[in-house]
Amino acid sequence: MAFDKAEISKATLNRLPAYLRYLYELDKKGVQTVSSTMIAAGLDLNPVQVRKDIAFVATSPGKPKLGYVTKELIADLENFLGYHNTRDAILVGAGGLGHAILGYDGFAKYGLNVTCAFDIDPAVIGTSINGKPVYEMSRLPELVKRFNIRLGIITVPSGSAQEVADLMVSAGIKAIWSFAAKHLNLPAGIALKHEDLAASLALLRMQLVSQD
Amino acid sequence: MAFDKAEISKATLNRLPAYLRYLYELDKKGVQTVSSTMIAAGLDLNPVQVRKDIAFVATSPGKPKLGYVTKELIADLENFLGYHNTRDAILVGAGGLGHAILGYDGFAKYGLNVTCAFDIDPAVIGTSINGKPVYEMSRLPELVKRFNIRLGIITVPSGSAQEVADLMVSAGIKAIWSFAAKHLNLPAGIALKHEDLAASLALLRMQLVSQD
DNA sequence: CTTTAATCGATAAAAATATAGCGTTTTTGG
DNA sequence: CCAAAAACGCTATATTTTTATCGATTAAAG
Repeated sequence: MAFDKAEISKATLNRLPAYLRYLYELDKKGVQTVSSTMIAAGLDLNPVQVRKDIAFVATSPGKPKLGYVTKELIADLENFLGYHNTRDAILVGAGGLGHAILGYDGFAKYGLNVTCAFDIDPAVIGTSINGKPVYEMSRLPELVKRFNIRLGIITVPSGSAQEVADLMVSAGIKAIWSFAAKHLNLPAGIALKHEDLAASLALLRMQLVSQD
Repeated sequence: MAFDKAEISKATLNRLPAYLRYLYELDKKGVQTVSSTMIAAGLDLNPVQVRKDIAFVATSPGKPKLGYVTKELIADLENFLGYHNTRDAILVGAGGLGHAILGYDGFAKYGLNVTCAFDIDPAVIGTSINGKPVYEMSRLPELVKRFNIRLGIITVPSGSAQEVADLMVSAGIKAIWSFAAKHLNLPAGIALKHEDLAASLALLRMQLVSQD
């Protein structure tokens, strides 16, 4: 049993966190109600688009001339995005990026709790990063099962990414967030989000070049 | 004077780096020619889409029954994405993530050279991270101008992101790659790529939840 | 040398996404 | 109390992006 009154669009889902962040700002300033027009102006978007997006998550309708009640809309968004029911996750690859993620406590706000990490480097195995223990790879299946963890973060070099992903899946992980520059081949039913920094860079450079 | 025979799509541009990575793998294995069908199968995409994307960048057409010459296609892609003409960049915010980026030499492959970093923390100012000096913020305008740098990376907390962006723009930066969880308000003509990890997470969680 | 199977390239259809127009509701201000 | 302005929500239209179709081409096999 789920929500979907009609199926939410991927593009919409990508914008919701931005709305939420903007609403936090307004709320902090004491703004009581907020209109789609205001949000659109603040985030350089089309007001109609904002309204349509909000229609998916809002429990009470907006009022003409006023807009939505800021705190209510915040609650609806947080609710919809699941920021309240925390999910545990594990991370594999305690290198530079992995280290940074483990050290960042901000994900807790988004309902993500990285419980521990795994690596093959003896130098880091057994240590703790920001209070999160680093185990050796072989213990991954055991711990994932014991704590019923469904989300895995991959921050290993691209050469080992597929191998790590396979291990995660066989251990019972259902969603993978990968920062490795490598396409992962996963069985159906496993959710994947690939953070492709090379692609981001390409996009930026393209815009830059076209200015010359 | 530019390329655009018809204007390249953003979605296409996002896929090109993935093609390139896949081609590297094939080339390493000694595969001489590669078909769009093969690429599509390897990356879980539609063959027609791959062919259309390739049509934008390939200098010589593919041959029926064979496909494209692997090395040629690699060269075309690298060329198109500008991996050869390196661009210098600066980074602001030498915290966890900033540290990770400075420590990662892989961006050189993509034609990105992070020359130095800036921060407000006296503890890191004056130090070097992976051979890249960390200066105090006040020196940013001077150095950006002196070395004619056009790309800036933001890895500061969201509270200071706008301020940093403004400083960058006034110094002459033309493209910003931001990892801060904050919408940036920039003048027209400044390219921006926002890495929204919260949005990524939201997408993943959504898929995860819908499995329950 | 002919047949065969596979691919390309171009065009057309479909799906997803964004924008626009119109009527309705509600506050604001005379 | 009433008119004007602002903003919502709905429906419809444009735009972008993806997928499908079809004939032409060509390397490889017999």
